Amino acid sequence: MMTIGKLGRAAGVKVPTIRYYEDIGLLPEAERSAGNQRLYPDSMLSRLCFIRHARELGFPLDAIRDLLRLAAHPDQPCEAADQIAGEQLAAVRARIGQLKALEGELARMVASGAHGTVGECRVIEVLGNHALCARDHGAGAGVFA
Amino acid sequence: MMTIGKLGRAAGVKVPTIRYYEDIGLLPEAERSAGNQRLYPDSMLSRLCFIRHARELGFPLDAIRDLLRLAAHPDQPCEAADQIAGEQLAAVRARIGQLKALEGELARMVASGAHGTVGECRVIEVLGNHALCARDHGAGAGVFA
DNA sequence: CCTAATGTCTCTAGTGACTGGAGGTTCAAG
DNA sequence: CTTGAACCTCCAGTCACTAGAGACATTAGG
Repeated sequence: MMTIGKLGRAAGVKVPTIRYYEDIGLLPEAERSAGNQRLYPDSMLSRLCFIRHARELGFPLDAIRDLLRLAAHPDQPCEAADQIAGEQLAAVRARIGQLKALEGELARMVASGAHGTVGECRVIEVLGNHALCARDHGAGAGVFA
Repeated sequence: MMTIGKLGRAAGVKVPTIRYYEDIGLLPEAERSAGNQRLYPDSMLSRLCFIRHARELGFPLDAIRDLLRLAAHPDQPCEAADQIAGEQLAAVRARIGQLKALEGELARMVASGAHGTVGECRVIEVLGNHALCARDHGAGAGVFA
């Protein structure tokens, strides 16, 4: 049996975060010592590590909740786990795509190098450029020729 | 002068978001009609578009606040704007790097394909793998050989 | 056995950037 | 004049924590 601090250090998770996980039901309510301090069995370390890894991979807590439920039933088919991971992979790939587009735009902004004044500043200019304000007010607003 | 709904549609920003921007001081307090409804001059559209573009590029609102202040003084040197954009670019690149690592790990998890049961499921297995729980409890916990 | 330092407890509130709803008022069209 | 959309304020919720206040518990050293 270990205290919350030891558990946190072992798993690489901060103490308030563990209490938060208990609050939201991701970890079961811990046993308590005579002095009302939480005490965890070693098995909690695995569970918490599982959660940490999943968080590092960007899984939202709701998905982790599902994964934990699945992990508790090793005899059942694992399609659901595959699906969750697949969705996460798709989300990550989509985000990478978006960020690469942004990177390109930012790089162009910055690349123009040192200009004198804000008036000539490409950063400000690009951000203020109405032509980029594309999506919806091209139709009637008269901004587009 | 336009109402908040028109402004929102023109800029591609939802109405409550505009009110939120006013709350936090990113937009000035709007004039009001006789019936207490917000009225905006056309210049507000540029400002809001500026904000939207910057948000799409991932700038945090605080950075946008700074950029707006800068944009208001076209005669001053624009080093500050360049620096903000440079920081944002660095942040985006760092995030892309992280996400690519995650993508690799997720892809490997998912790639193993259809297994029968959760017991053999690579997704669950990888997440529960103590060896990945590397950072801090390799020292004394005995998990590492 | 006492003390000091550290660890833990609960509770509340804050973060960022919105989003949504309730319950009420105002406006424009027919 | 009535209907329905758009607007108003205020409050609460989202996600995943993080920080702080003020009090109790535990542990190591003297």
